[in-house]
Amino acid sequence: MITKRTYSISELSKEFAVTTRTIRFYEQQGLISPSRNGQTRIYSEKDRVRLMLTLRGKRLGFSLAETKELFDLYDSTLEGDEKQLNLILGILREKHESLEQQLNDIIKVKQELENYTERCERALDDVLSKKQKSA
Amino acid sequence: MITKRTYSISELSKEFAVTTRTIRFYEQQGLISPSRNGQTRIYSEKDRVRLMLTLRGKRLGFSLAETKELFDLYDSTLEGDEKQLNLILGILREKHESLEQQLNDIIKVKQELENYTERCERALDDVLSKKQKSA
DNA sequence: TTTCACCTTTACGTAAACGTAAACTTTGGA
DNA sequence: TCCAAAGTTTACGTTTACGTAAAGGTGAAA
Repeated sequence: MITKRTYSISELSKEFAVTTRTIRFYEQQGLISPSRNGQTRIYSEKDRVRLMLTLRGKRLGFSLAETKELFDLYDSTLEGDEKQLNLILGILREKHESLEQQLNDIIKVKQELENYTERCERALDDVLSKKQKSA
Repeated sequence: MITKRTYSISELSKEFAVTTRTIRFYEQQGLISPSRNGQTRIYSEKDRVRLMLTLRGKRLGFSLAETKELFDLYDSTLEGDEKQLNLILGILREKHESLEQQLNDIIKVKQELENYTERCERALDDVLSKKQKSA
């Protein structure tokens, strides 16, 4: 039998550059469920992936509750009846739409930042050419 | 002389689907600076745009302080000296990079949602075919 | 054996972004 | 003239996502 790789809390905290407090907090909120060796938490690869997904979600503005909902729904998929599955599909559609919205937002903000960058560069050129003259 | 279009607080709150409390809060945080008619706030087109940008920033996870920093920097661009301008350009590069990161995150999460959606659809097919049999 | 480094729980503190309520003015209609 | 709608200020309350002690257990190295 293959013994699967596990992780300590400090390993994960280093890998993802978060505090151990954060990781324990995510557990408390039901996002991760490490097993134990005595008191000490042992993180599986699944735990690690969930931590990664949680952090990725955070970067996109997902609340922890939102991410947890997705995890819970995912886990319940195979047991769900028709009604439940359609409900999940609806939620997934909503998330997908809001991601599209975000994509559009990003494109617009990138454009604005680029305009702004050009404006700065022009202003900088101005300053530099004046400096040149006064030399 | 052309009299420019102005807006009341309730007009803006309806247009962007936020409460008046939110708009006043943004003013308190220095993001918007409406003029006044007596006590009453009068919003210009510039105020309206800033509100829009603030909300767009929010959807991307920008904090109000972050957005305000960008506004302030933008306003100071034309007065800035070489050092200041290079500093601004640095900040803009950082924002740009984090937007790239977000773009990658969105692509990955979209992919995951799509996988998940397929999983749900397969589960739903299963349920429906069983239902068919039992009929 | 004691000193680390690393782990634990419990619990109060905090910043951000508003919500909500109270108490008051102003203004256009019925 | 009086009410309702929309505006205002002040201020305490709330949620989220952790930070930050405090106080203690555990195992390996010096």
